[in-house]
Amino acid sequence: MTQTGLLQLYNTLKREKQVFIPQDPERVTLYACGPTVYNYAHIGNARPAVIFDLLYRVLSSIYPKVVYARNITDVDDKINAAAAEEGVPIDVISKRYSDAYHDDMAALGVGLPTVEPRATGHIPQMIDMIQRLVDSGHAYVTEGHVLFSVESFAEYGSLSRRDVNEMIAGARVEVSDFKHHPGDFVLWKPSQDPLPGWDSPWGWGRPGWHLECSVMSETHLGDTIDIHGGGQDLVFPHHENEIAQSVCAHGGQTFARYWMHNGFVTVNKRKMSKSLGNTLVVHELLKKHKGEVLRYLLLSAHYRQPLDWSEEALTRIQRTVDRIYGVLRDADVNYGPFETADQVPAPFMSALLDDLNTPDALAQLNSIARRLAKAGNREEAQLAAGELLAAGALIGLFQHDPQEWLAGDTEGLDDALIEQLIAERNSARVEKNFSRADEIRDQLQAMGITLEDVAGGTRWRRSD
RNA sequence: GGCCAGGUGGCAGAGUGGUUAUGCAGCGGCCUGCAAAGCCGUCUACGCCGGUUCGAUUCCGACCCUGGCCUCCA
Repeated sequence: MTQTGLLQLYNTLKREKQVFIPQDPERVTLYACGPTVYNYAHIGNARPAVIFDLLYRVLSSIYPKVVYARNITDVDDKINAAAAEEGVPIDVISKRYSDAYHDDMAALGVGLPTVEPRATGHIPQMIDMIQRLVDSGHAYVTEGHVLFSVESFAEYGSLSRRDVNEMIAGARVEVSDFKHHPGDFVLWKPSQDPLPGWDSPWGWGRPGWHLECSVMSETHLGDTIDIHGGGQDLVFPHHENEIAQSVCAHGGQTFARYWMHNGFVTVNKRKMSKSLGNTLVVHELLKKHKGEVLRYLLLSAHYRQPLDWSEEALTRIQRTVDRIYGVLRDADVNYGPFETADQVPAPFMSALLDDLNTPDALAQLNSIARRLAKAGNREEAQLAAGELLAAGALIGLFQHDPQEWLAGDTEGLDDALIEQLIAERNSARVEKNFSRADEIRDQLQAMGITLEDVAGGTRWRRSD
């Protein structure tokens, strides 16, 4: 409870920013739709993970207890397909990619949620919710399927602001004969032999995707939760369906009080998609770029805006992050070491409290860095550095050792040789043999090493 | 067709009814043997047309354009 300002969030339900008031300040609940683990996470999957990780951090700095649930969908037709293709059991696929997801997210500074439920661990609860929906007339059984009846829920479509009947007129929905209404969706479907399945009152089968989130949310967070988040494309039908299931299963109670949706990551202004072949996998990006740079880039645009990904953007952010670490390093050499401040600087916090305005927050952070660079004495430096580190700790940036960060990946470099060449060059400089000195500098540059002559001597770093 | 975002300076990207966003790049200067890094200074803005207003990039209306959702999708 360190903060006085009010948190404002844009609520998709109302299409406006609202002051966030938890139903119980002693236990704030947040649910974000996690990955379906059939492949490596792409950068578009990473965005909501980073955004809601940040929201969790901000909430946790305000409220004593925040329960954050981020599920893992480990039963899904895409997983089945991947398993069939490789000829391995389903859990080999889901284990491999959920492990990879954890590694990738950790590299992006995304911590584990409070609870990370898996769909396969909640089959009895799913069956129970379906039964309740059937019993209350919101779902019906037909040909081994259990379907949710959208006509049984008057508010259906309110989140996405759609009229089911008008939508269906578009005829893009695959209409199955056994559906009472074309908009009805599957809660339970039958499984045949190679596919995963469980016993149920409706036969051997598996759950529909939308149901999982309703059930896991109910199990771990309760009937009514504070905030539910996810990507914009989940608004319809996924979240709309979640609302229908949960509200109807809970006798009309509100499901989520605030709905938050992040914009897409685009590549060359186009949405990432398999068909366009422009999917950028985090696992691959991390081979060339540091996770912190990816995180900074993901936070550099407001979460509701589209974020265009490019090599140019990556280079730009890399320089920005390097510069700030450089400021920290220089200040450290001159006035350090520094203590992290107890309080997050007010302008920075205000920016985050304003619907997670991360571009503004990062602008504040940059301003603090400039103040640090200009600090003329230890007090000023400690003040600025303390704020910078505190702000960084909250947003998940600048917690590395500056020296180590700037040294970069020293793998494959011969430190001794570099030091020897630097010594040689400095001798040449003392002798005013500048052509020889420049020759050595060029030689190092060719090795990817950039030299900086500073007061204390010559230091080096990896070239950009 | 229905619904929803958005068009800001070279680029990225916030924000605001009248006063510096911030970063990257550029330009000039300081520093340096020269660079690099850093610091100081500095040029490019608010899609188009109307309206409201003393004053609009910022509010209202029309228009043009871009992107997304409506089907698995972060």
